[in-house]
Amino acid sequence: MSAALKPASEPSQAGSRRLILDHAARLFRERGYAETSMRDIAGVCGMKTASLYYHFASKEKIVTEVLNTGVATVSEEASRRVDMLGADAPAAERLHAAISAHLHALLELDNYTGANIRIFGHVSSRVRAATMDQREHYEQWWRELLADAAARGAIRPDTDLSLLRLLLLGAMNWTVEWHKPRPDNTDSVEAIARSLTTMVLRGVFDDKPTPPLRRRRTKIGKLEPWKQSPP
Amino acid sequence: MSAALKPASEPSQAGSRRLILDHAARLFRERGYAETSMRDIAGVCGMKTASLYYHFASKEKIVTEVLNTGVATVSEEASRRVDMLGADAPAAERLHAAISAHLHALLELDNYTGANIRIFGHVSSRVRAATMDQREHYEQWWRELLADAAARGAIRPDTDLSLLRLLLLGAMNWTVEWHKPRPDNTDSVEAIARSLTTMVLRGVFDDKPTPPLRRRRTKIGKLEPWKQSPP
DNA sequence: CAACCAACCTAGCGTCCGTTAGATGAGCGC
DNA sequence: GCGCTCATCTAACGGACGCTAGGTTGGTTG
Repeated sequence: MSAALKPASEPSQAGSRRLILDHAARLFRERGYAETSMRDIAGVCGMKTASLYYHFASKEKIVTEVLNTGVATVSEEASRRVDMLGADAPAAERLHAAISAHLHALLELDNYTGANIRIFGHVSSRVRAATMDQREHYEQWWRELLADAAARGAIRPDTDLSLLRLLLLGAMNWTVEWHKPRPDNTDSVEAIARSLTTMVLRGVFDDKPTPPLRRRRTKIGKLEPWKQSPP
Repeated sequence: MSAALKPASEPSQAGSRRLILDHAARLFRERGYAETSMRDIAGVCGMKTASLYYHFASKEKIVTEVLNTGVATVSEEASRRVDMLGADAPAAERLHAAISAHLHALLELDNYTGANIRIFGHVSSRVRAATMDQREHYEQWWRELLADAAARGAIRPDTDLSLLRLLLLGAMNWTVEWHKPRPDNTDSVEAIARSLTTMVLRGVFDDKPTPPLRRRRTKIGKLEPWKQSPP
């Protein structure tokens, strides 16, 4: 459950319809929705613009399917990974599986989830409504995951679970803005998942700071795998 | 340092130039860059499209100034708030001030910072380059804030500071996607800041879970001030 | 081998975009 | 009253956009 299973960039298999969706998802994720024209999509698919309309009635139909596939992907991956642990696994492990799966789908599995996260706020309200149900379903899954962890006493009782969910998903979703896959195949995403899980569960505060004299050293991240550009 | 200082929605003062920027920032934040036309901006400013070109040479000039103002706002607000504490304030308090200031600028102060966060990834690389310096400067400020906290021993030495910075800023920046200001004037943003600071510093994990019989209750968020829509 | 159909093409329509040229008028120093 | 500048206007240009009508293929089938 670590390295990318698919190249995460090139189309997956036969069928023009699938080819179009794969390329559209990639372009939407890389450039945005309005910044990707039907001519662009047709271009990278090796066909003329009009041919797209044999497979899809409109640009909105394409983006709707891309968005829905995106939620479906991350949703299935997450529940698959968590269910794999069995229902009586420690809450901390279940949370880590969920975080790892979400990041894996977002950054490695394919371009659909990343496209969803990046362009959802930039499509028409019509399209947004058409994919809201799936999104709401996935969010509900997270609500229950955290509620379950809290019910088991694994989360401090003064924690606002709604806020925890929103901030945690925010930290994860924002990775699409700065994460660049490494040239080599080293797995950076699982490292992010581990770090985030630890930070969320245990925090970063040091209660017993600075033993006298020989001051402790903060680990220096040698050659960060994630290339940051924005704040 | 809590409630919104300005209405955060309507133009601030005289001057057509400023009027245009204020409205443009609002529209960019609400709808996105490509989804906001020069005709739209002119419309809400009560003028004709061509009049915008008396004040700005192009749409890109407008968005560049909006983006730069956005970083300047959050950057000044953050360092102001942290400097106010004095250099020898506890690292935890400095971190809270930084988080609170960032969220305040993003969600309450005006529309410039929010516009920056929402559309930065959707403008041309030319525009992005023109505001990169400021962004890099602000990010450097955060690097130093965290490095300083680590040097004082307030952050556990096995913490990857780069990752902490990216995930923390991610959790904050993503709030623009779900936070809706409350109808009443109650301050929800400072509550978010407090929660996030606590979560990051102490984590949410409960080491001493579930005392036998009388199980503890997880605080139920009554009428959440933040209205969530996306995952 | 003729009919058919899926999959693609050429060509272009109407619309909206950012942008520009040039006119208009209000306010002001002289 | 004259000339000048500022701020805005009317009108329109060229190009990119989403989309469509209708033609051309090449493979399958009766």
